[in-house]
Amino acid sequence: MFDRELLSRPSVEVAPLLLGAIIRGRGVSVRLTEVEAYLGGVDPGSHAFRGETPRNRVMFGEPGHLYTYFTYGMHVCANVVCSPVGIATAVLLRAGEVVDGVELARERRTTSRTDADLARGPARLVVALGIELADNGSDLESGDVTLELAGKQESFEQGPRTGVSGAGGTVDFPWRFWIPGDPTVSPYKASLPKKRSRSATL
DNA sequence: GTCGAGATTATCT
DNA sequence: GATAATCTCGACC
Repeated sequence: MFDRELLSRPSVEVAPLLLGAIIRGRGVSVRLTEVEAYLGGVDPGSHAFRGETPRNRVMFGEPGHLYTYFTYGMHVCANVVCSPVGIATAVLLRAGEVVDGVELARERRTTSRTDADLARGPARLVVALGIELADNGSDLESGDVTLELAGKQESFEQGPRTGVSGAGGTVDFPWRFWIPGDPTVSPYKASLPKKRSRSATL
């Protein structure tokens, strides 16, 4: 099932709906267990916050497309573009469970020692699926990478985002969603703000 | 299990 | 030139 109307809603509404959805890409299928919403314009942590640039152009485009970008010089992350044309919101795919093509995923992610690690993390998930920077702008309905929405809403939890460095304060938009109890969800969700004050008895 | 630091390059100011 | 929606490895508990 693919519903572009559904995806044209703001990413904060779409994000939880993507939990449990299946992403199929180049021989490997992943069931999403963790996602994160970004709203250009009002979200300092979003690439689109300061307006349209060649890189984030796709986010301003049609919903239901794939937005990939390079980060930290060696990693690629993938997002599902949401909201109508002209409004830049997207959902970052943070983690998932490989449900098909496990062997191929293992070959791609040789550093993973357990299957739960194959797609635990944005860049890892991308590698497992065989997604590349060249897939930027690809349609998730007819492209090499496709999205299969879950039939029903999974139960989920939501909390603060992690890893977003910019935006003094990262604004506390609790736009991170995950399926509770799933082993493929990033473990660092419990991480505290910055330094864990060992005398954290406060 | 957790914490800390380094690697490495496209993109933007 | 500075920044970054991260990952991996090493040390410690």
